[in-house]
Amino acid sequence: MTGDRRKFSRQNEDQRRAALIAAAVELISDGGPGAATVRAIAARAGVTPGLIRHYFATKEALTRAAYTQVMGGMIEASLAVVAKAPQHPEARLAVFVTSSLRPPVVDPQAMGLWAGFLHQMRRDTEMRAAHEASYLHYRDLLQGLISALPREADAARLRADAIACNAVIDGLWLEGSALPETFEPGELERIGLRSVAAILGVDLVAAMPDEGASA
Amino acid sequence: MTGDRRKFSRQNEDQRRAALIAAAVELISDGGPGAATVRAIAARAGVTPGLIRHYFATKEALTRAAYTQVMGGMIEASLAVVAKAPQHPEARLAVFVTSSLRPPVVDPQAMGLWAGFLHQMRRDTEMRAAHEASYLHYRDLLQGLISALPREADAARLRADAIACNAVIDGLWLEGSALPETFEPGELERIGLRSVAAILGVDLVAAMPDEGASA
DNA sequence: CTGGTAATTATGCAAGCGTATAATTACCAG
DNA sequence: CTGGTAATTATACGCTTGCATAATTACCAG
Repeated sequence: MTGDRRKFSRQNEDQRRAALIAAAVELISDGGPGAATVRAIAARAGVTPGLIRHYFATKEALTRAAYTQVMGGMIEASLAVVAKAPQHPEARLAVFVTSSLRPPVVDPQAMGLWAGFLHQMRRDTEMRAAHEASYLHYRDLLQGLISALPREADAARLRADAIACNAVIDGLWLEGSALPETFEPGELERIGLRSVAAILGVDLVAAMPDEGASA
Repeated sequence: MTGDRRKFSRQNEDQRRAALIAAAVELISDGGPGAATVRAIAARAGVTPGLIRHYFATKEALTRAAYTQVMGGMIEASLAVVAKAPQHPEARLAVFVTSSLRPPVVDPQAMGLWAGFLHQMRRDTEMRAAHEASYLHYRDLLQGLISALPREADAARLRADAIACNAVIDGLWLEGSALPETFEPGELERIGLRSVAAILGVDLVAAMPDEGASA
C-alpha cells in the first residue's frame, strides 16, 4: 500500500557502503562483535546479506573500514572543536577539555564500540595503525594546547603533562560512559577542568567561556 | 611413552572449575569473546568439551563465574595493597596509586579481558552488579585514603577529588595497557603520583617510600 | 518502448557453534 | 581382586555463521 511495488531500489556505491558501515558500527556498539553478524548488519541496513559481499570482499574488510572511518571521524571532530575555539590559550584548552567530556564523546555506545573493536584491532595491522595514529594525534593536539599556555615547562615536563591530562580526560570518559547515572550533568566537565588546571598549574575554570549561562 | 596409559585423570570439583575458568579468562583476554568457544576452552584446560557441561549448566554460566571471580580478585588485591601499606597518609596513598599503575594491574591482557567482558556485562544483571560493586569499592577505597590526608575538604570536594584521582589512574591504566611501548619503565607511576598530588594539593612524590632505591 | 547491465535478491553449502545424551573408564569401598 | 559410581569422553543433533553462486530486477541509454 506504499504505492511502490518495487522490491528494492538501487543506490550508488558510496551511500550503500556508508549504510552498511553505519549498521555494523551500531550493532557492534551496543551488542558487541558477536551481534554484528552478516545477516544482522544487512537487516539493519535494509538489504539482504548477499549485498555485503558485493561491496566488501569479506566481513573483516567491512569492520576494518568501519573502524578506520570511526577513528577518522574522531580526529576530524577534535580538529573541528579546536578550529572554532577561542584564541586565548586557557580558554582554548578549556573548550577542548569540556567538549571531550560531553556527548557525543562521552557515551555508552562509544565505549561499547571501543571495546567491541579492541580485539580485532589487536590482530589487524591496519586497524592497529589507525588506532595509534588517532591516539597520538589526540595527545599531540592536547600537547600543543598545553604548550601555548603562559608558563615555564621543558620538553620532558610538557610530555608528562600531556600524558597526564590525556589520562584524566580518558579516565573521566571511561567512568562517565560506563556508569552515566553516577554523575550529575556537567559534573564530569567541571571535574575535568579543575583536574587539568591543577596538573598544569593554571586557572581554566575562570577562562572557560560560559556557553550555558542562559540554560 | 609417558608410562601412564590412563586416558584421563579425575580431579575434584573445585580444581576443575578453576581450571575451566582460568582457560576461559585467558582466551577472552587475548582473543576476545569470539575466541572463547566451548571447544577452545576445553582444549586449553586439557579436557574434552563435554566436561564443561558437567560443571556449568551453560557457557554463559561459565563466563559469568569467570567474571565475578576476576572482579573479586581485583577487590581482594586492592585490599591487600592497602593492608600492607605504611601508616603515613601521604605514603599510604602514594603506594596505592603506584601499585595501580604497574603490572599486573597495568597489562594488555587485563585490558583485553575488560573489553571482552564488557558487552556480556551489559546484558547480564549479575555481571553488571559485580562490576558496579568493584568500581565503587575501588573509588571508596581511594576516597578513604584521600580523606585521611591532612587538608581541608568538604564532602562535595572529597567526592570530586576521588572521582578525579580515580580517573587519572584509570586513564593511565588505559594508555599504559593499550600502548605499553609508548612509556618508559616507571613513567606511568611517576606521572600518576605527580598528577594525583597536584589535584589534591599535597606532596606524594616525597612521601613515596622508594622501594626501588637499590634497583 | 526496449534491451543491456549491474545492483540486488535468492538459494545453497560447508564449517563451527552450543548443547544434549550415551558410552567409557578412573578411582575407591568392600 | 571386584563392583559401584561418578567423572570424563565420545558422538550426534539442530542451528547459525560467513561465504559463494545463480536468479532476479531496477534503472538507464537508445
